[in-house]
Amino acid sequence: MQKRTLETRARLVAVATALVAENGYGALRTDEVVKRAGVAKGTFFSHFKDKDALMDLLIGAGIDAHLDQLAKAPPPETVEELVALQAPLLHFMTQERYVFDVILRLSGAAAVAEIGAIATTFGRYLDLTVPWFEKGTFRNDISAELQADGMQAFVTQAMALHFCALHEDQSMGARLAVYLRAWLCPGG
Amino acid sequence: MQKRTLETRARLVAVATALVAENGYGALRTDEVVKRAGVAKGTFFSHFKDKDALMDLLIGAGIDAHLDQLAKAPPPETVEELVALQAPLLHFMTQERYVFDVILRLSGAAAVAEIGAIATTFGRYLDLTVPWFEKGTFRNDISAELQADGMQAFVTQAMALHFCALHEDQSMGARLAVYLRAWLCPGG
DNA sequence: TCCAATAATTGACTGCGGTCATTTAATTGG
DNA sequence: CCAATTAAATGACCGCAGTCAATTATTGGA
Repeated sequence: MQKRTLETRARLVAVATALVAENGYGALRTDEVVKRAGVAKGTFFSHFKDKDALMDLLIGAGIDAHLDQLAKAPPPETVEELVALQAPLLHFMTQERYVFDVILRLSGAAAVAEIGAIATTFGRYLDLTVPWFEKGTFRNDISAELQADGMQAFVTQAMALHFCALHEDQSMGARLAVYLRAWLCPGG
Repeated sequence: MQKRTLETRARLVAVATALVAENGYGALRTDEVVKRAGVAKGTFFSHFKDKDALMDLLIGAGIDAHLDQLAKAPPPETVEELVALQAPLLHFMTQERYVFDVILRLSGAAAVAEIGAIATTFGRYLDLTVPWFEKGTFRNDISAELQADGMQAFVTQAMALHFCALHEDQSMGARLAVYLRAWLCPGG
């Protein structure tokens, strides 16, 4: 791989980042990226398989930054702390309908060979939250892995309902709290 | 509304249904629909807001047919029955990656005014499954609505992981069974 | 230093969803 | 039965992602 390659790629990413900062993710156009970066259309697609691959990189980086914060914090002891701790991450992932759609689309790796940034963050989310459940603060009848896995399902559900007009009465955090209480503190 | 309108619309839907039967949902092209239906491109879009609106109709009808089956069956008494009963529906929704993506995208109504067929089926799914939990066969510490809502979250999670290469070891049904046991039979 | 061989870049082109001013057909009232 | 009005249909056109044969730059060996 040539030095030139890295430079071009870095310029594309830098330009894309700037454009996203200006107009948001959904408004990004590959034409505008290549124009500002001073390269041809084809160059973009020799660096990224498709537009989704660039989005995967940008959004994945955003999620990762939020996971860094989660990693720093002490393990939450209550459902309320669990919800509060994850609020910034949920807000980031639902900032735009387009962003949430991309995340859903790319969160599962289609093939082992093509695990992207977002799919990686979903793995990291589990690695990071499993220890929260290993101390036995919540349930003891099921594994910490399953508790974390289920939390992920409810986080996704809460975010999905956030975009649903029929469920606008409740906030995302309040909805998640209800789910997690039922999931992590059954009978209590 | 004129009779002609209904005829044209019916022809578009019939052609689209036939094309889907031939090549699947993801391969459907609006150009081919209008060509076979013998109408102009613009006619398609005066009948459907966009391609998603047609897909909403076609896929929504498919889901509805499966819900009809669920409605006929007696309320399941065990997690195994719960999983077995829903297996055909899950299989339908995951028959193609494209179909699952469309369902996720359209399952939440963006506005109360634009509740489509798929969003309606998601409401119907809840209406239909809530009674399963009202007899107290499963949990009694949380409402039947919440039990049904949670089941929906886990069904979605199980389907999403179905497309994830990292989780191919387990079948969708097996995965769902694990989730539902933990969700509906805590401590048992 | 020069010459293949390889890697990177180019931009005209394609596919496909979606738009809109214009034309054509149906409907209604006199 | 014939305007006048409203509804439906038309197709050339646009935006934007993605392709690929041709071109240009880089590199490693003789």
